[in-house]
Amino acid sequence: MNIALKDYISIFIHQTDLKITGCVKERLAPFNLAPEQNLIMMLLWERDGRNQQELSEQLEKDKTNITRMLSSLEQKGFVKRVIETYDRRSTRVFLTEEGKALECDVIPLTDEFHRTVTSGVTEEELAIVRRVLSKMRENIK
Amino acid sequence: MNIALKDYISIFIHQTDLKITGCVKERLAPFNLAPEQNLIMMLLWERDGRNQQELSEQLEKDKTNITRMLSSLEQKGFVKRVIETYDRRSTRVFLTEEGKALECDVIPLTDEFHRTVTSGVTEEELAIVRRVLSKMRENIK
DNA sequence: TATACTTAGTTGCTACAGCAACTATTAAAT
DNA sequence: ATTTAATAGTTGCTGTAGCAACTAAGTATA
Repeated sequence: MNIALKDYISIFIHQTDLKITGCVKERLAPFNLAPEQNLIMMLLWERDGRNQQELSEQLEKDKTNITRMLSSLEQKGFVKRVIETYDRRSTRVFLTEEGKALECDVIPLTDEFHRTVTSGVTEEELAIVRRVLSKMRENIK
Repeated sequence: MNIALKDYISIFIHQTDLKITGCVKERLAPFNLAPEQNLIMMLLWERDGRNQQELSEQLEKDKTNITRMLSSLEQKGFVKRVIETYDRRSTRVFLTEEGKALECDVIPLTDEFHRTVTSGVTEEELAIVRRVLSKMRENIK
C-alpha cells in the first residue's frame, strides 16, 4: 500500500471518534441514555420546549435522526412531545420530571469525561486541534 | 449550559468525522462502494487472501461488521470468500476481477481526497493532531 | 477417547446516520 | 379564493457500529 490506512488522517479521526463514542456509551449506559440521545438531553436541560427543527440544526443532524431519537427518549419517559398550537406542523419537546432529574447525574459525568479525554493535552494543542479540524471541514464544504 | 456542546472536543471530533465520512461517501458512490467497504478493499488491494479475523484487527472493527460488509461486497461481485482447507472455520477473502479493476479508479480518488482535506494544514499541525488524538485514545483506554 | 476450551464466523438486537419519498399543515402567488 | 410553494415531521431504505448468543470446527486436557 502506498499510503497506510492510518496515514489517512480521515481514518485516524474516524477511529478515534469510534473509541471515544464507545467509551461515552459505556458510561451513559447506567442512565439508560445513548450518546446521541444525551446530546438532545443536554440541549433540553439548557432550555426545553424546542422544536425538532431546532434540535436538528443545533446538532447538525438529519431531521430523521431527531425523530427517531426522540421516539426512543419519549418511550423511555424522558421527554414528551407537544404539538405547537400556532403551527400544527411543529412539535415542541419538553422534559419530563424523570428527564429533568437525570441532569444532576449526567452533566458531572460528561464534564469529568471531558477532563479525562483532554488530560495531558495543553490548551494550545487543543486549540490547534480545533483549528485544524475546522479547516478540514472548510476544505470539503 | 455551562459548557456549550461544541466545547466538548469529543463532539467536535464526532461532527468533523461525520462531515468527512459524508463527503467520502459521495465521492465513492459512483463506484458502488461505501466508505467502510472501501477500507476493506484497500487492505485487499494491498494483499488479498486475508481472513476476516485479520481484516477485523487491521480495521479495529468488530468481526460482525466485517461479516456484513463482506456479504455486501460479495453481493456486489467485488470479492469472493473461500473456506480455508486447513482450518475450515476460517474463510479467506479474495478480490474478483471486478474488484481488482476498481483499484486504479479509487486509489487516486482517496489520495486526492486526503490532499483536499489537509490542504492549508502544515505537517507540524497534522503531527500535533495525530499526537493529541493518540493521547486521547490512551486517556480512555 | 470423551469432555472441555478455544477460535472463526454468523445472526439478532439496538443505536446512529442520511437520502428519498411521503403526509399534514401553513404561506405565497395568481 | 384557488392553486402552488414551502415547511415540519414521519417512514422506508441502506450502511455503519458493537454486544450477546449462537454454530461449527479445531485444540487441549482428563
